[in-house]
Amino acid sequence: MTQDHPDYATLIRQQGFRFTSQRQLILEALSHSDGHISPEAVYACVRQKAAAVARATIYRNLDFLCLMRLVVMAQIDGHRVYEIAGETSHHHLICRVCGQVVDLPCKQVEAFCATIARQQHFSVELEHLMLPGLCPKCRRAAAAKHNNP
Amino acid sequence: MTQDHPDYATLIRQQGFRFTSQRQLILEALSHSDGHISPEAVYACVRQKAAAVARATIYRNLDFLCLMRLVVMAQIDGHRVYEIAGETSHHHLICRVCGQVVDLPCKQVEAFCATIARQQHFSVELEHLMLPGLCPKCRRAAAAKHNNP
DNA sequence: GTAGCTGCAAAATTTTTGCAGGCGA
DNA sequence: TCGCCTGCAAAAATTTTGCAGCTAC
Repeated sequence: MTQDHPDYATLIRQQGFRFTSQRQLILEALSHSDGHISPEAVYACVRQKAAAVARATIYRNLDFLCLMRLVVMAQIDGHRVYEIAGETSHHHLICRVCGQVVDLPCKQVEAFCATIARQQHFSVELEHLMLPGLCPKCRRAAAAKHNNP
Repeated sequence: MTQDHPDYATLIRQQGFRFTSQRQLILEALSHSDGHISPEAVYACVRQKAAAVARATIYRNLDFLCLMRLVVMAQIDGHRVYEIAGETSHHHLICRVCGQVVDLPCKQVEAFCATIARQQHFSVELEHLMLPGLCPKCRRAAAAKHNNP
């Protein structure tokens, strides 16, 4: 692939906003991290390339990019994490032991939401669901420990 | 009903911990609030009856009560909320417009988790899921507005 | 009596805001 | 040039921690 992401500059400018170097660096940080990244980690990453960028700029632009729908936010254990939008799946399972993140196909979540729409007449709006639990590996480990304490 | 909650004092003492007046007040605050209540709101509520209680005590005991499984925590919009455990449903839908909270039956969530266990071999551990969206009323309002802008 | 618990205060963490100046289009 | 955007610094909001003393059992 010659281009693994949309033309962010154009997308932002079309909305009447500016494509600044800070926004570019933040988008790069998000693109290069695989998965979920905290505001602080984005800050650290951006600072490696531009030491003068302020923390406030990171926060303001993560909000901005969410509004632009270029980025999505989720919560892990009460902390915000961000991710480039439009990738494979917006939903994930996260192992509470090893921290591994597994994709949860949209289809499955949509089916669940459809059930809720039918039964509760409530239209769930999920852009980034994260469900905690045990991955297969840690689940086996926990079971083994339980059998041989 | 003569008693609308378990005997918390005994439950706590059986585990080898102490049932202090502060813990009682916190449990009362949680019992009397219908639904989800923030640490700050618990603090305000407790202070009405005992002005000397420290904020740190609230936080420490909300953690403690969660460990005891007498209380469950959830996140609304990045903020912690607490609720007495063992009530009807641990899962809720929350309208992002009017804030209304609707029960989401455990059965439905369990079915969803069962699907995930089957397909991803990942055991989801959810004690308090909160899904944002639109309640039927706000959904209709939004639709009407869309048709007559 | 003793260990768990509390109040107080200070620190830590995370995020927001005001303002003067800079820079993209 | 215009006004969106940024850096800086300070404030705000929320939660955690250290420690001396208190109290439930």
